[in-house]
Amino acid sequence: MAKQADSKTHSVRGSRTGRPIMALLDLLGRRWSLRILWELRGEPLTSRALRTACDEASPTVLQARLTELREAGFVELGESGGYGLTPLGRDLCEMVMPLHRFAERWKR
Amino acid sequence: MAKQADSKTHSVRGSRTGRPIMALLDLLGRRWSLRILWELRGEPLTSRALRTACDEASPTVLQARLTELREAGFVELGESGGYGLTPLGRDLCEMVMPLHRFAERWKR
DNA sequence: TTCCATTGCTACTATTATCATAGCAACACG
DNA sequence: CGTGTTGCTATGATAATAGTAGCAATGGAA
Repeated sequence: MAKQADSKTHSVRGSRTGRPIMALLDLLGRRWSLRILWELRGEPLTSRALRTACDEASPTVLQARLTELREAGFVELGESGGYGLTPLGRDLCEMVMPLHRFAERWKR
Repeated sequence: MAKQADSKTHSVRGSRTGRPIMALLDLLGRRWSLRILWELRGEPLTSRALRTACDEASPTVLQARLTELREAGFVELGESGGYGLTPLGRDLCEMVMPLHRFAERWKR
């Protein structure tokens, strides 16, 4: 019953269950992941512009998230510089967008 | 580091920007938040059943997330025991569900 | 060429969040 | 009574993130 000690390289929690949704929920559940997708919804941003957009978040985490999101195929780095969404990432972003209207209704 | 049920102490990053989407993205970007919503998509679960569903995640974090999600109005604790989604939480869950199909297509 | 600004990215330590385990009090059933 | 649930907490260890500084590479001007 013990969770096996992870054989990890870049392991995404839940990925060993064979259920992609778990891997996705884990990836998106990491800090700044959703925010990055949100901030890239429009035009591509340079790493520093993205950092500014993300409330000056630590470049350590941002780079880590960007690498993960790139490996996942959601984000790409244009040859002219600047991070942007891939077509796949844009599809994913389409599912994050409705959260905007929901959040407005939610207000808290 | 005492954690209290105080909603001030549990400040949600981005909430001070006045943009609800930021507060929501931050809340959902915490570990196990999305997973909890996902696991509660069906019938209500007891705290232990939820823990089992979440790969035996630490009860410390689960309780913290459940408290936050309850304060946010997404999750409630039925008087007969067991955690379930509120109507608002069910609306939010509706936006998480499409990720399932997306994840299947994504595969990685 | 040199100077300077910007790019993506990394090193480093301090702080925070999360893990993992054990256990509590309250309640229900027999 | 004992036994099994429930929701929930204490604790020390570990991993993730914050915060600051800085690097090499590139591309203009001057």
